Amino acid sequence: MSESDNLVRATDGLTEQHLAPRVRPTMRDVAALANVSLKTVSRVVNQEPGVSPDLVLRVNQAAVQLDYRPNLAASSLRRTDGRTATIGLLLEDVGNPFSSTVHRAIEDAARARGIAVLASSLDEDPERERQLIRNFVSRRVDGLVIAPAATDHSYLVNERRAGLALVFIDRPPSYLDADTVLAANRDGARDGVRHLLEQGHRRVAFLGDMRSISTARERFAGYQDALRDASIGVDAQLVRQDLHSIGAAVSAVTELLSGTAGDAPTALFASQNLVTIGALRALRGLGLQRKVALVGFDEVMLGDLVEPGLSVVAQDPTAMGAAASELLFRRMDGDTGPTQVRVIPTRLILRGSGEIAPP
Amino acid sequence: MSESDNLVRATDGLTEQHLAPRVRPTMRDVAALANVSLKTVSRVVNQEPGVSPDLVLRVNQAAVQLDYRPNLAASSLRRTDGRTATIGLLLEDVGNPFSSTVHRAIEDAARARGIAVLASSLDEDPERERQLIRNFVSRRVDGLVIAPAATDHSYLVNERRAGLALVFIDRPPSYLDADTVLAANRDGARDGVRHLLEQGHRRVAFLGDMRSISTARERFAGYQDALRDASIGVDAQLVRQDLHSIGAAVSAVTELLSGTAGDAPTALFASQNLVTIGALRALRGLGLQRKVALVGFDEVMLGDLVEPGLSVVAQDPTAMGAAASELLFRRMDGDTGPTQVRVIPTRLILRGSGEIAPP
DNA sequence: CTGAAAGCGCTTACAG
DNA sequence: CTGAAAGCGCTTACAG
Repeated sequence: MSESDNLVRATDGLTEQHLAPRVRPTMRDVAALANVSLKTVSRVVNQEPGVSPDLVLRVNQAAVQLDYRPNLAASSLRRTDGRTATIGLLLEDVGNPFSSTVHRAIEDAARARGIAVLASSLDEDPERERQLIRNFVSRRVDGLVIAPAATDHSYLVNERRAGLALVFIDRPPSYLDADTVLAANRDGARDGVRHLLEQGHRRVAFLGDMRSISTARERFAGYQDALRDASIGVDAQLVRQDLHSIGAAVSAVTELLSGTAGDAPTALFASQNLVTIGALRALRGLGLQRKVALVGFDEVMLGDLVEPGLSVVAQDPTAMGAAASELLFRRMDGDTGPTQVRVIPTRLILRGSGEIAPP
Repeated sequence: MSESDNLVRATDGLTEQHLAPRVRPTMRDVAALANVSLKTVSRVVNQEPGVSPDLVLRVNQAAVQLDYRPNLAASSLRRTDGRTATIGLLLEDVGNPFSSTVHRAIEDAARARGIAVLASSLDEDPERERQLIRNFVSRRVDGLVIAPAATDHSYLVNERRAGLALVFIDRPPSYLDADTVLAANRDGARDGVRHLLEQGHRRVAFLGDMRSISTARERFAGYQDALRDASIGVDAQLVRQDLHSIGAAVSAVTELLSGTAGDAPTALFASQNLVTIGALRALRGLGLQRKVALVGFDEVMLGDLVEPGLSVVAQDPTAMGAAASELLFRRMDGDTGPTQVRVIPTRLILRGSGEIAPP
């Protein structure tokens, strides 16, 4: 079957263009056809007990015959609890590997409960966070999982008082007490940098994301911890922050390694995915991938297949998503206990690039 | 700030635990506070023209004071068009790179129109497709973008007659005439295989996904096209299909290359992401990554950084998502013209692995 | 320019 | 076990 066959095929199946548009049948229509009251249809559709078997049968047959689809919005509007069986998910970018893995984990937990997931990307824009949450609240989602871009979440107090369940993921909330799931950013970064120091490195560069991002600050703190533990001072020349793209990382690394021999770092700690890839590219460009050590924070696909293999501090986005859903559903089930913070450990994976010794 | 600081901080902000739960204010409440009718509030909230400026002000002040959030479900229930400003997205797996890139492209187009996106993963399960669509229909989504798992979509005829906009992506619908966006699977695969043949290879293995998947069948057809164009017969020993995981691909490639010297392929065409990664791992394991040529279908992150670089037939998931949203919104805007099939070209990217000559 | 009444498709709270 | 009436939070279709 070629592409042009697809074209033919697409106009080949059942065509209903000539058929009149159909109005969706309501419970009234089903009731009329089954010759029962509206309330009886409601009972059958919601599988409430205590309807005689013959009426159940008649209603179900009528529903199938009319191809009836209950209107969830009408149902939740009238319902006392007002639940919509929908949650909202605010991620940095639904298209990036970390966010989309978190998304998938939450989806799996949600599906098990018949809950649908609205997902959106924030792109580090605090204003977008507020707008999207407003929109989700207008849709009356039962809960929200937020990887926040904003730095003040007090605007959510009223929403929670109105019954909205809230869980923060990847980054903590500010000026709001809410359940939170975090990676062990500081400890993980410290482990990664310590590992480089253990190889004998003294000049380890830190390549960081925007300092407005809490995880970037945490990871920098971990870098400082490791240096302090080894009684090494932080050399400002070796710290490059606010790198938010592959290109920015390539430039920073190229510049760092083009310095005077004695000033250049012998090892790099890349605090984020794209920065790690940029560092790899730069090392490759300079032909230094076997000379300069590199440890990255966060897993990168194919990291085991580059040469040398990429050593990383791996996060566990699946576990983070699972923990977030668990906390969220607990709140949605009515738990009013104290706020929980769950820290998901990272794992140092040694594959070669982090085990390069200093010259 | 360390993890334990986060812990402290999370219980440090405003706590509203002691405050009474709040009932959400309605338009009635806003009307009462502003001392106007319900209908006037509705006009102001929906920015209908012809309300005197002082009433607009009073209503807006009351809305802010009460922290009013319009209920979109109630609004769309009463509205004549019944629109929910929501679309549903059914992907193979929201967590995989291809799906999540498509997702992001659709989200961007949707956000520009104030439309929210419900996303779900099908995992190749036709039953899940039907259940999720039923659920989305109960939520009265305005449209659906479907990367289908099922092989019969006639069940959607009634939904479309009821006004649901439908677009298929990545794979065509069956027994249904609907707008569709596809990659140039067959042509792309033919180009990739032809490229290997041009390097002088005669024994090119095909590593395929499950034959139940239309893209896998298309890509196999492209493989056959290229061989036919070069007057080379298909050797069944070199065709390994139904590979759906990295592990399955590793096994298949290992087996293929462990055969008698004359029987083994000198080049591999991997028809899908995970299969490509499996092939890479197997070649690496056998130490053959510089001996056996490899072209993969679909882009792989870091493909430029392995050695040799990975040559691929790249799809354009962003363009596919953009095309799908365009077609979908056109239908949602009332277009009843003939069905369109858009084929998004692939691009052959040469980075080394596909340019290895036969021994 | 403003508002009172009816109704969207359901569930609730009753009554029988 | 079954059903008639009221009402969820809005917009529609009028009337003034």
